[in-house]
Amino acid sequence: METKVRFAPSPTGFLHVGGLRTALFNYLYARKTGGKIVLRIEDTDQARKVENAVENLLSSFEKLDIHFDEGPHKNDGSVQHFQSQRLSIYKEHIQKLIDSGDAYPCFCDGSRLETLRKKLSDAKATIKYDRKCLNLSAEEIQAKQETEPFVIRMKIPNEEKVKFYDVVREKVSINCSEIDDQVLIKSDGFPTYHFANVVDDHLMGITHVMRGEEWLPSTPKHVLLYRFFGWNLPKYIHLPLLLNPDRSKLSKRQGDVAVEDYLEKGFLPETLINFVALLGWHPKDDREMFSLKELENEFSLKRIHKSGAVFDLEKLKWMNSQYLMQLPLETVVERSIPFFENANLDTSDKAKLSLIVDATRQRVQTLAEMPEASKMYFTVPVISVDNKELINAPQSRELLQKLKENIENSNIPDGDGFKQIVMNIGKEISLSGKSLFFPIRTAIYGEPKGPDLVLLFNILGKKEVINRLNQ
RNA sequence: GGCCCGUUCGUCUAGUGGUUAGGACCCAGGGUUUUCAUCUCUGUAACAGGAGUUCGAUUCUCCUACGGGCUACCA
Repeated sequence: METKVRFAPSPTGFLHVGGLRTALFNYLYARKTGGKIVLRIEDTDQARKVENAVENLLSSFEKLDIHFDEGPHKNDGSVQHFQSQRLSIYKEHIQKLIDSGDAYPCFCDGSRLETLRKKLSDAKATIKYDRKCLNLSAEEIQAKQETEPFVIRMKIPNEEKVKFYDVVREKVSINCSEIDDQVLIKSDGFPTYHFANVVDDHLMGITHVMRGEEWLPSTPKHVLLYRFFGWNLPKYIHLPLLLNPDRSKLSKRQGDVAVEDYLEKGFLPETLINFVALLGWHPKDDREMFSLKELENEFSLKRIHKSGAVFDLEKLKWMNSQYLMQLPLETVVERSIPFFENANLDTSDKAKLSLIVDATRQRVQTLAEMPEASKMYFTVPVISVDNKELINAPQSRELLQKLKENIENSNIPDGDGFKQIVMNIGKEISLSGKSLFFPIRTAIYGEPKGPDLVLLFNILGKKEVINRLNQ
């Protein structure tokens, strides 16, 4: 049977890196097995809806080059991928459960439930609904339904242990006595996650449910729903959580969580994919650098871990610096342009820009650091007091003066020629090493330490080098 | 509180009933380089604890501790 997986976010903002990891694993598994991946929007909470969330989500995936086979972006009209558009389907299905006695209406209001929870909590008991509305007569239900708001709850069997198999965690079981009569349909008529999720996964033919570990405790409810309907269970794969440095669930409080944030900070899409793939999964060997295509080949469910993984910014930076150096220069140039423009640096001279990016990419860890690290190629650098002392030393003044005259009077083709002149002058006035190179680099680059003189000359050109030697 | 899940260097992780427990990031030191960066080499650093099974457990079982998740008409 063809595998079919899904990524089912609720549209409450931007794509979260945890969401990216879940989406990526689903995507990789679909590609690996030649199956399909569906994007489904779980917008059943009217209160949490965020404008443009779906557009933002799709745009992030576009940038990361992750594509869904089915979803709201390519809808032929046969299936609706927004849960808010599937209300009639849920209505039809909840009726089946009511008819079979596996679900029942409940009229208890929020304050009663709150009091109940408080009472149970004080008694140190499992917090769950007391089934006050379970045994209402047909007449009572009829009458109440006309005047009072109500929800539909699922009726959890009394004495039973629900067992299921998780690909990562193997056997998991829980006693029904611990499970609450979950609300399936809210009083506004919308389904809860648990109900819509199960109905849709079945109707859409989902074979593998891969999601975050936070869903593990509610999986027995889902298993029970499948049984009530007489449907086959999908395979469950609960992914380990992504964690903050303090090992709590990755959250906004402790740093950036949105994929967009990382992109804006100058991390490359390739880095994000590669990095996140290695959180909770590991290949057979020690290899760490993987393109998306390579991951598609390499991925396997068997190598997913059980325990949570801390999102380590240091390693992310390292990996980004690797991609900065490994990716084709044109790609890095193209991706860096917005960052230069943002810093008001002129990007019109593409040949020069290319040289600059090439010289800078191995000195920075993110695209965002690039303008700062290369602004001296655009404008005459500001030289610090200490460095001024260095170039104003008599020895340095003589050196720089000679150098200027030499360049002005010769036809230097490129940086190699420039360096040759530097070496010759060095010989002439008996300067070498730091005392030769530091003043020159400081004069034209602003700092004694930095890129090779050949590179500097090639980027700046003869005219600008003379200009800077003058100052 | 209850339930569920987890636990190998600080972090990401490999691994096995017998290994000097391997790699990567970070950190430290060396080399390369005119310098910085890159690159490269070396080093520091881990099987949570206790029982049991076994000739032998980091590896299997149980218990404890610790950590996390869930405990909504949120997902």
